[in-house]
Amino acid sequence: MNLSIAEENYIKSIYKLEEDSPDSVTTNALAAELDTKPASVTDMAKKLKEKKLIDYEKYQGINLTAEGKKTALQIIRRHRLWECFLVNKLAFSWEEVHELAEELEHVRSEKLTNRLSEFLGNPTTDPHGDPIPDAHGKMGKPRIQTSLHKARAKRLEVVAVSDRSTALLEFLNAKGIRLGTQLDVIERYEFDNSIELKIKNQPAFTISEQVSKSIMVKPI
Amino acid sequence: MNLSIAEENYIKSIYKLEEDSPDSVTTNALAAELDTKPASVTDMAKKLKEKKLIDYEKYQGINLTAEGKKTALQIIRRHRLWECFLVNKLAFSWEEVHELAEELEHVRSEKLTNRLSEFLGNPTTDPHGDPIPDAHGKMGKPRIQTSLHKARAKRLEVVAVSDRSTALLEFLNAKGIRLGTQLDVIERYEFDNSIELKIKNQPAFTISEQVSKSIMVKPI
DNA sequence: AATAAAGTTTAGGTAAATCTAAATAAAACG
DNA sequence: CGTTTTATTTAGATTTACCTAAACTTTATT
Repeated sequence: MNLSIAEENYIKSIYKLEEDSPDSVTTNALAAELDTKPASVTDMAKKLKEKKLIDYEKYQGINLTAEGKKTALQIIRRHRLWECFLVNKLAFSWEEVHELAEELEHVRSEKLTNRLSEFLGNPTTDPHGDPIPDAHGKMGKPRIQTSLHKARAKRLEVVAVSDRSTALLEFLNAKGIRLGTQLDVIERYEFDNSIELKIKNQPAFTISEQVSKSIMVKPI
Repeated sequence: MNLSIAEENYIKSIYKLEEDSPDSVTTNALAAELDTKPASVTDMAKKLKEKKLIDYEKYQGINLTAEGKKTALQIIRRHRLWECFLVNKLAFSWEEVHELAEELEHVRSEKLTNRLSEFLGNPTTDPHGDPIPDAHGKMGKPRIQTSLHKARAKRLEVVAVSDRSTALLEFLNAKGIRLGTQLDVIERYEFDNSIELKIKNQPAFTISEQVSKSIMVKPI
């Protein structure tokens, strides 16, 4: 199937929202995710339904079909492989690669994708810790992980960051938070859900609820 | 300046046509090059003139401005670097990379381009032998070798054969065409782009367009 | 259950890049 | 030099992906 870049971006976003909660994806949520207007989402939903990539009935939300999921996984595979390339081969830091991969992922060539994967040593996770689907669309389950916002353990290890906005990633970098960083939770403030953290050999600092929701951790 | 992919492709094609002959580029020639209609070219010419990337007066043809040339060289740089990457790192053969590079070239990031160049060892020519502009838009002399299909000189020397199919190589062998062979072009037939050739002390013979595209030559 | 609020869709419109057909200008020719 | 041919431009449509404003559904709240 020949998809436009816009269509691919919709598929990818629907996949992402379905992953977070397996209910139907709402028009509003998708509009927010894609930074567009609900009316535009409705337009595109009709088109993607026509192409049998989503199930959609008006007012009933959106879900990917099997075909749609397959498509999404191909896009995600390309995206994450390019992120690996940029970080491992071109020495980009993990917070700058998302936007570039966002463009590179739309070059649709299976041969290119598979050769790139091979060149990188068929990696199974990207620089943010997310699993990379293989050539058949098989993807390792995301690790047992919660957001720092929900975690209750005192000592944690950072395993992924779910938000790819450059601003956030730069902030985390400045604080010394990256994959594998070990964090100690000093205090949780009820009134605004902010969290005071400490990294070994560094002064403690506080992060907002919003940031804590984007940091995925596992207990150690 | 922020250009659409369509605009970039126009700029690149104008550059190419100007390179071949330094006169103004005609609407028709550009339409043929871009596989589009003359009317579309006229529309785009107005837009690119507005952006000061070309000089254009109606019925007078098109030429790149200094700014337009700079833009073209950036695009060509990206294209040729990606071709190097595909051939040298991903083991593509040189005849399959053009279309992929055509897509990759539109990812506009100076940082990516320069890092890619560095990663490849700052190559100065691409896998076809064409020079790669440096980060400042400086480019070495255009290569002397082309396919026999494109060459315009009458007397040529064979420098490479790009197709490895046994059938073709047997055919060339039978005709006495090998590396270093000197060819005289007797006639070019417009209707099917076939070419009549002569090798010293042998009877003349004709080759198809397809074959002529696989024979790389340089003028002597 | 009635009404308010929130969410979604429709209707109608815009901008980019294309097209066809018709009009006009430039070039080539007798 | 006028006429025909070729090249180019204009006019008007089309498609894709958006948008706003208004209408309509669904859900939440009294």
